[in-house]
Amino acid sequence: MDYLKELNEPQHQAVSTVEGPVMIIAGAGSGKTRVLTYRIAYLIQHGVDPFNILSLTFTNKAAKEMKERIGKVVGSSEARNLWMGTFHSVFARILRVEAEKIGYPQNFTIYDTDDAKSLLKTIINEMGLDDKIYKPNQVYNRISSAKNSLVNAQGYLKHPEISTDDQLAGRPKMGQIYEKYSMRCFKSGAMDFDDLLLKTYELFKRYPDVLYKYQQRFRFILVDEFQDTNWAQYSIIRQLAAMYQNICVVGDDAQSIYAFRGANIQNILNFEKDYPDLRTFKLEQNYRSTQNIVNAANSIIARNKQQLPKKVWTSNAQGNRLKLYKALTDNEEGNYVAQNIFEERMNHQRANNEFAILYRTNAQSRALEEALRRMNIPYKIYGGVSFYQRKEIKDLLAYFRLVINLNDEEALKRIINYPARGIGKTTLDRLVVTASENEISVWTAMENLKDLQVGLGAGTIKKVEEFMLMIRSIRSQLNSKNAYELGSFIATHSGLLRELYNDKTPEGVSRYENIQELLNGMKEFTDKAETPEESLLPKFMEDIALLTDADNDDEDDRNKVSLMTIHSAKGLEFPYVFIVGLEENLFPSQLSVNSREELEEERRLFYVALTRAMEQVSLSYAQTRYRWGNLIQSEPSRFIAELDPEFLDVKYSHNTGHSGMGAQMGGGFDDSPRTRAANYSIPGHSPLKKLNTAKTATPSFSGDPVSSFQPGMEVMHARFGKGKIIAIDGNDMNKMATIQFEGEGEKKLLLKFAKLKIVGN
DNA sequence: TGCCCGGGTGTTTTT
DNA sequence: CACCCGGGCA
Repeated sequence: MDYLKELNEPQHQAVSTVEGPVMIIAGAGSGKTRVLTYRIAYLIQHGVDPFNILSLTFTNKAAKEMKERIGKVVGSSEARNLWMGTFHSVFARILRVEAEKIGYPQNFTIYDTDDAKSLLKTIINEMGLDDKIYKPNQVYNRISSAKNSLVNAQGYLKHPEISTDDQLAGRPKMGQIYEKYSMRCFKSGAMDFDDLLLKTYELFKRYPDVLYKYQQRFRFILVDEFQDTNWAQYSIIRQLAAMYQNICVVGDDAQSIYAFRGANIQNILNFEKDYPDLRTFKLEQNYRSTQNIVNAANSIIARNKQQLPKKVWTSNAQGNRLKLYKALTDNEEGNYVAQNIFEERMNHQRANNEFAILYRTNAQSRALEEALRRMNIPYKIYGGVSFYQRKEIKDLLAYFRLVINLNDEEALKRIINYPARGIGKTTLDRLVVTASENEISVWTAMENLKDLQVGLGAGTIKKVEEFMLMIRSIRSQLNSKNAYELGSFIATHSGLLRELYNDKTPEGVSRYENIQELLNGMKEFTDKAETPEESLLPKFMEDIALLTDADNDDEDDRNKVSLMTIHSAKGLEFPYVFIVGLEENLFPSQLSVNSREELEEERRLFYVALTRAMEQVSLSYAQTRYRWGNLIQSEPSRFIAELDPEFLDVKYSHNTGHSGMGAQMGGGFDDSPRTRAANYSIPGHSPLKKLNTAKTATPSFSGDPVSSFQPGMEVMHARFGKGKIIAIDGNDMNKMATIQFEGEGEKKLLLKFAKLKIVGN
């Protein structure tokens, strides 16, 4: 019980108050993980069977780490029986056990976002709807948020407000699409991510005996990152906790950043109403960050209206001020960051993995990557296209999926003609339509080809049958071969491996290697299995269905700089944190600036970013940045102005030192009062202090921003040479300039493409 | 049926 | 800029 001594008073309370509903409001860096870990250990040491504890975390990785930590306190054999995982993975597990009650096969497929969108697209086309109006992306989001609010297709169709909304939005058929989509998933034996929640809720609602079973089982429930749960998740927790009321939720309303995914900050604010006996503990002492960081973060979050009162403080050292750097371009921002990491690493003996670069959108990673690569700094990007989303991996997995679940329509569509076996689009379309009309799966339709009069030629029918024969013959080995053996067999016998092997382009080679890597992973999986049953392919698929990149960690990634979105940085900490791209319309996002609520979410996101740092925060923004291929001008983020200047150290990029370039680069951008950040005058810090970094790398002939050109200016063009702008017409990004070139005559050029440099007025 | 080209389009954020 | 899709052609 020694560990209790390591806790401060509120932490101690939070750990040892184990009966009844408990809410722990855990400020950033306040030792939340430690409290959760010890609370579970405490439960076990007070005689609670680990078997009766359910702990829901945000990522599988968090679950795994916590399990290890608990194992160290109470012994790993005790810890083994704990149920820990994400909502999605825990409920998927329950659903597999109970699947037949709701008419699903035990081996149901989990459709990822791509599968779901592809199916929606098929349905929209089948219904003869315009996919410019019914964009699969938007339809998917609409259905997703319905499911997250526990509205199923029937409920959706009956709901008057929803139909009015859809009518007004010009998408009256939304409900019918939802209905068809649900039906198709059902016939395919497939659930999407949101179904894992919705169906669990419905299962418990419909079968009180099943609910009772799990209520008995999960007598103690803990929920981490409670601020990011949505209505469906919350409702399921409430169902499960209804009997014993031993529910402990841990969260921080200031760090709620998933409203876009249906997360409801109200869950936290309303928890008290649902559980009148609730005991609330607040963890307010921050052990992670310096005073400057904590106070700067506080000054930001104080601007939000919607929040629970709390005061996060620290007794750590004051630390350095936050650095703020104004870069000319996104590339230069990258150089600044890379250069800075390089220097800090040298001067203070720091390791690569002590640095993180955080951004708002994945697309921003490119400029940073290039800069890091130039300086030979090893880095790892989290998020983006995950390994399991790569085409070749999805292809092979589609074979696995189809073999396990013959009704899996999306898997079948993917591979029936890959590698090419003469079953083309027309044939496939006919099969899919026939299946849809008869409300059967595509595979079932293929099994009944002759009766259904699909109208295929004899040759085509033969090819379809050969394909079915191949799938069946693989399927017959499902229980005799382990995942690795069967996986290799499929890779070879499907022709997929050969197809990739024959492709000698660099991409082809890399695809081939990826397949090998997947197979290696499967080897590892089978080697690790304790029983033959555990080593089978379906088990492997269950394991990886809900994995994300964040859940893998390679040993060779151990000492690298981390690049990730702020969202994926949640729960992590780093000594040095760079927050880049602090520009209006990027962070905060353009889509959020018009509503107070969304803006507050962006602000919380900034708060999360700041509080990841232990020692040093470096903020930066660029005045011009490439976006959708265009060079655009940016204003500094309002969040910079919201930071109390006493915590800031400002640096400006300027290159008056580079003679000859002044006119087009340095001089072109003034520190005008228009830019909010420049409103600060910080005593003792010259805003023009020369940076020892980034030699403003190559401007890479990117040209000056479109908006800076005026008639009468002299400009330089890479091919036509020097010329004078006679006129500019058109607007925005489509501005066209008429230019009289010396020697080349008059030309009309689109400014966004011309890459002109201003050489004089 | 399959490949190549051109145009249109799109970005938050993720289980 | 990058990707996806559709249309045209071999």
